[in-house]
Amino acid sequence: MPEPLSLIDQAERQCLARGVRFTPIRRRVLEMIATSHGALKAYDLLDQLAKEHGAARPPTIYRALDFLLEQGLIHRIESLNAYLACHCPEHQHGFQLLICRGCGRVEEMHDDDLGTRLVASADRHGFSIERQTIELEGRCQDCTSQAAAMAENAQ
Amino acid sequence: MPEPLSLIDQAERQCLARGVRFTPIRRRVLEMIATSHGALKAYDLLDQLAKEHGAARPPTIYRALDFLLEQGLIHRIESLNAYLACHCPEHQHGFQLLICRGCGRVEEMHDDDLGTRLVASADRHGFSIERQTIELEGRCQDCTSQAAAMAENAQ
DNA sequence: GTCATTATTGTTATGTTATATCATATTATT
DNA sequence: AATAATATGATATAACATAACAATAATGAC
Repeated sequence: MPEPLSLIDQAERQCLARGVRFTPIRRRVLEMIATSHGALKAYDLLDQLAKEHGAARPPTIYRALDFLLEQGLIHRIESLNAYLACHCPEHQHGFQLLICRGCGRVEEMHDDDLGTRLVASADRHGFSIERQTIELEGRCQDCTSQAAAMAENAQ
Repeated sequence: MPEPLSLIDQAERQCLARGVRFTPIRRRVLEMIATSHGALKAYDLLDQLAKEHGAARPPTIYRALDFLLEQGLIHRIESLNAYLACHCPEHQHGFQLLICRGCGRVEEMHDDDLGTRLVASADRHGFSIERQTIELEGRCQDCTSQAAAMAENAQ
């Protein structure tokens, strides 16, 4: 699994370039989120971190999360109260999250045209968009095929 | 303000048609949400309801909210932990919420084509959407013009 | 290098949002 | 009226998040 490592390296370089500090706590929290398959909740992160770092308390985690969110290194999933690593933090525009109800995995989608249309559509209502939250719950390919196979066997 | 009344009547008819009970608590909670300008939070509703109905506790409100959500009479705003009346509960497809950072008002938008595109886009990722949460934060027309006027005066 | 400044982390407490569980009451069905 | 199903009352607690102030560590000015 080499990707999480490069994600951390990328985060480090980005923080250096911006003159912000990628401290051990911030790094460790990002690592935890990046190596998780699905999204992680704040208190799950806290439990994990507390094993390595006894002083960890809720503010410890929420400060790290706030930092990572500000730097665009993670996203918050509003409908789950959970956090997800961003695999393309240089990408500045909107994104869409695909949340699987079967396996709990969350994928980041980038349909740029969609964002553009959304802006145009809102504009017709006299509304100017500053932030988009688009969360799509459903079934990923694996979970859809699995459900289909189970239905077949049940016959 | 005749609209909230008709909204309640509509809700009542809909519940009757579906054989579900539009009880006094459920009705009152929907009224509160419908007559509010912006979105309301669960504990604000609880405070209001408790003034009229001393027995109201958190489960009282959350049960009413769950019922109203199931019936499609209200929407939950994930990014605000708040609730909003739906002015077209018969409308079954997806919707988009326009959340103004200036005045706090929330408007429901229906760009059906957008929902269709989203489904197609997700499909290309092998993902089938069952629920869309689309929340757009920004400025409504009034708040945009107001900000522009203030900038003008400041010169 | 020292000092002052700023940013980060530690610590305690508390605020906010939401649910579990079991008892009671109301409504619908027979 | 008895029964079953639904809704509400009541208590407790779980889950999510922040306020406030103290202590420590990193940075920049000198």
